[in-house]
Amino acid sequence: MKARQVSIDRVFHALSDPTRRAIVEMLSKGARPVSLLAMPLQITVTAVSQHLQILQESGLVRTEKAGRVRTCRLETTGFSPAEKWIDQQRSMWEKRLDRLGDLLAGPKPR
Amino acid sequence: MKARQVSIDRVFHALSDPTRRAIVEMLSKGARPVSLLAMPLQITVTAVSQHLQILQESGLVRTEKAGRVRTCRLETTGFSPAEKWIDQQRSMWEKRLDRLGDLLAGPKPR
DNA sequence: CCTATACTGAAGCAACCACTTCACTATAGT
DNA sequence: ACTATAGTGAAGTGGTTGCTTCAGTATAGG
Repeated sequence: MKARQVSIDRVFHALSDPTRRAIVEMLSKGARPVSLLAMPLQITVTAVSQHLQILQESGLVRTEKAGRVRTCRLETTGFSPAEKWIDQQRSMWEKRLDRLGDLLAGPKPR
Repeated sequence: MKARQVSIDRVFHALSDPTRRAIVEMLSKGARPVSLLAMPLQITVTAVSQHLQILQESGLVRTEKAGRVRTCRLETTGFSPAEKWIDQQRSMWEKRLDRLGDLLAGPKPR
């Protein structure tokens, strides 16, 4: 039942490559076969296939082979590890800034 | 006035390394000098210094040298390029799923 | 059956990455 | 002035990345 938990490392690394982000951008508009994804990118289909493996391992993309065509679609939940980590950091620094604000507003009500 | 615009590549790449994320996690609790950041990490101070350069170039960290101590602090706005990109993708796929929902709910009111 | 299409596996390669050690500069404390 | 502390620059290294080409498998359509 549980979709194998992927590391934050993998997600951020997957998103750090412009070609892979371009693939994600295409897939956010809808599912596409590998060859259609490769077309606008100036690289071989093999390279795209390799990028897709990384995107799958990172949990951002799910694929499914029907006949000889592999259809790729976005796994929208795959972004949450990255988003959650960032949100966690923000809540940290906001807490801190709040305390700083308190100090500036009324330094110790005694 | 404008803080030099950094690429999404750099931000995601900076965050893809666990050591750099550990540094960010420490800094989200408050500003720290380099040597204090290095202490809990099992690497040399030189390596930490190199990570800090990358974090600075990515716009996630700002540093300031006073005397011989370089104080590092989080540049909280540095996360927004990454967050904005993800949000943009989400708005794309949500739009698409909305349309799909419409189709399922009432397939063409004619 | 035959050829075209869609894709994957393996091997090779230049570029990059995270890290080290060693040498160095600059400031602080005595 | 002397020594300790804080950090950076340069060079080297093993491992990884993004890409290629070539060869191969599997399905589709004539």
